[in-house]
Amino acid sequence: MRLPGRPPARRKSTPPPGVLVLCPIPRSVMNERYDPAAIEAKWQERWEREGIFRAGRREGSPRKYILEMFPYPSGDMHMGHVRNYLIGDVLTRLHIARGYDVLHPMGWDALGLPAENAAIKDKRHPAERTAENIRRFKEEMKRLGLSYDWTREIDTSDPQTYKWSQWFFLKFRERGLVYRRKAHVNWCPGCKTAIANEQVKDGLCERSGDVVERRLMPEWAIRITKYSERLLQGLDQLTEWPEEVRKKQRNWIGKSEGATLFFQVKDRPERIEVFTTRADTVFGCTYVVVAPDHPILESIVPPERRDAVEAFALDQARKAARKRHDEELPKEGIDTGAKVIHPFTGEILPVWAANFVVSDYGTGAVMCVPAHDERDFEFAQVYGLPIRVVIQPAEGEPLAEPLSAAFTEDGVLTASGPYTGMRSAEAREAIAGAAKEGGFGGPSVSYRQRDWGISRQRYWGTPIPIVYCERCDPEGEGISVPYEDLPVELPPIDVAKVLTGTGEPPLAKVPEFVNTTCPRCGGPARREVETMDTFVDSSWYFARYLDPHNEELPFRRELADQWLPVDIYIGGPEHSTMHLLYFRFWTMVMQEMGLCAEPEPVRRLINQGIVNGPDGRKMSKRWGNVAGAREICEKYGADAARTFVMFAGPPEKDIDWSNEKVEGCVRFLQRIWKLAHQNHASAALKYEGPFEGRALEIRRAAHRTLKRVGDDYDRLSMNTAVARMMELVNFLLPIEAENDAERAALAEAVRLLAAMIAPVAPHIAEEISEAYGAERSLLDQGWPTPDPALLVEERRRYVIQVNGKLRGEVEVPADAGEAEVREVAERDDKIRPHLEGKTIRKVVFVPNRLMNFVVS
RNA sequence: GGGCAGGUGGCGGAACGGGUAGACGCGCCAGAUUUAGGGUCUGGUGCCGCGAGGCGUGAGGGUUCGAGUCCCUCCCUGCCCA
Repeated sequence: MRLPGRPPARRKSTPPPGVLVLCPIPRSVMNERYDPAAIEAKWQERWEREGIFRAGRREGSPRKYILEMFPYPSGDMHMGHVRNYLIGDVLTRLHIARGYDVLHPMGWDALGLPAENAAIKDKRHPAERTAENIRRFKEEMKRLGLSYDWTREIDTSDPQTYKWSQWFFLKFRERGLVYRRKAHVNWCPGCKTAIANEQVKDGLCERSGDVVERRLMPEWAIRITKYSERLLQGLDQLTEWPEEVRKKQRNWIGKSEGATLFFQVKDRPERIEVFTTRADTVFGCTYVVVAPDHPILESIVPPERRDAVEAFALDQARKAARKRHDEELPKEGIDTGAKVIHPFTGEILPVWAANFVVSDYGTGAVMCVPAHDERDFEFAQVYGLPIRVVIQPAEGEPLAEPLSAAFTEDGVLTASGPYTGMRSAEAREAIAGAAKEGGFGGPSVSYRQRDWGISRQRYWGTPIPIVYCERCDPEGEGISVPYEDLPVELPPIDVAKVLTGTGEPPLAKVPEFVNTTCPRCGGPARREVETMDTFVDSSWYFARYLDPHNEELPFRRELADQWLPVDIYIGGPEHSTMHLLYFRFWTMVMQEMGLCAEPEPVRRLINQGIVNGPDGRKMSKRWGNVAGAREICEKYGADAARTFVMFAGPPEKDIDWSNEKVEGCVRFLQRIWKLAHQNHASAALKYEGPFEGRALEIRRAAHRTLKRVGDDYDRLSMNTAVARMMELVNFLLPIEAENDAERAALAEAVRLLAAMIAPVAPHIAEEISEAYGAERSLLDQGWPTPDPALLVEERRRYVIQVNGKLRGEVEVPADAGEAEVREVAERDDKIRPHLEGKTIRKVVFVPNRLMNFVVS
């Protein structure tokens, strides 16, 4: 197809320099040709000049805060990135047109691993590349006509921004929410560093090829689990979040109610704490299993078993590190030689260490009831441990022994001492209660969610504001940097020397950074060399947009009261758990700190689907199927690209990019343009009515479309909204006006169409609106209201069925009742033959829709 | 293995409270435009059938005057978690 872009030769040439041109083109002339490149540049420039997207521009109007998850600015933006921003943009423009004062900001999640890895590769400082990428991203966003208030742009790699991540770190530490712990990491002995899961391939370090181990390393962690219950409870109030996301968060938090029981270690002071949801099966417990790296093993394993158990633990650590994410390890264990006393029966039970128990979930130890738990059963079979039935089905046959599989359902207790005969649910309470009374346990709740480890052994992140002083802090707990010394800035570095990708944390290699003075005693001290997880920055950035230049506080309370919570937040479903949980958690703490009133950050959440390449695979450089935003805008225009993305499917569904279909959208826009052009002479017409016949039909069609498009936008159905506008254009385009009524009706229809399409294709909409005499942007004209009188139909089509099969349709006056419809239907030539000679047993009448004759 | 989402023409998708299945677009076919191609315009386009008509929303069953939509059984695909 021939694409718009280059203006035809007949266009006016630029006047030679020095010649004064007075109003070369009268305003009322409308170019016959749709020229997206020219009008898009024109309107983007004008919106920017008028500051039309500034928040606070409409003092006194109701406010909306619309936000898209901010991006990591990678090299060039492709259409896969763009969908997220377009959904936000359409909603922003819609809300501005409807009279709201809208806050719609954008910023950069600029720190993090990808930038640092790129730096390691090409020896360029990450700050350089980041600045360049931001510039490109921003340019491309502007080229798409995105409606951001750029005066509020934030960049997490700017010390004035990450200063506030440090500020929060210290505030959280004061509240007891930040602590030092030991956690498992993937350790590469060759690189002498901890590496991320993605860098482990088949158990080997991606870089050095060494066998990766699991190691306990100290790190900074945030006590998010203190908020697990609130995060869970809060979900019930988030009624405008997708149910899918709420379910994922519930699973992630993983609350389970049960009991804690203590098993006294024989001949030792220690006891093993286990958590179980099946306290009713406790009499069937025949052994106890702890995680291979459970710290208690150090003291309770008898000396003669120590070497074997240690070897097993080391072996398991290797295997756990090697394990691919999706695979289940065969169950392996070892008898540690230690014994515990069953708290209810006094029996002596063996303690095993096994790989199906992990140390960072629950208490790192379980009581094993092979008769009633699948994993325990499997393990007992492999190692020949006894299996004891203590639950029988409540109805039907008792279990046949020996069991061929575990019976895991609830039932009635047997062989359970005083609890025999109780039902499972009842027994769980009784047994947990007895444990509490006896001082060896009690009812308890466990969460799957773990605390949040925020330490990264990386350069390109927010430095953790902590100093170590051997004199003041011999335990090495870390001394907080005083607030007035923030930000702790990343030092300039020699990239080639510091960012090697191997060895200790990069910052440890920068003596000017490490060596400092202790804020308490003034003596020599060392700085923390770890940096923060970037999820810290993205947990509070949304509030920084309110007050991005504030140097005293992250943001002012009065602004939070005005704008929070975010009304609409748009992003990919991949952030359902991590980011959105951290984000909610952070907001809860901010509320407790008095920074804001609301404990939840976001009222309505929208998940957008991904944009695949034309081949149906996720758009990515790796597949060579990317459609670059810049190229697409140049080739087809931003409005066509935007229209395609909106038209291709509902926001939450994945879509496939297709240049052919973008061309379809170009054609649609050209047809709108043609419609506007061919009726342009009517734009200045003054005609008040009456409207009859075809003129009335035109008005009806336009207003009906307006109504439906508005409704479609409201339910985020941009794809059908576009379809309705296409229908309207298809209807209007062939009409040649024959009188003033028709001319006026068509001019009105064009104006309404421009208003309707504006959120999706804003540039062409503004251009047409201006050509039709508007002196202000469509965004300031207000959203048009359909005339209710024009929505009422005079005649109504009824579908006529006989025995449920479609046999014809009839048209009757809109106020016709059942009798009238029946009379017309029975007389109808197509329907009569199906009724002749039959007995009508029943007539089903659905007002405004159909009539069904049931005949025999 | 568990959880979630989903299976509708050649394709993307419509059908909002059970009521004309396939809106709109892409593609394809035919015709027009003083006859290359492209563009544009007109018409057609679920399947079978010359036709009247019949059959059609992953498969099978059910409820109903009427089921893409509700219920049961099963199959398949995608995503997340283990």
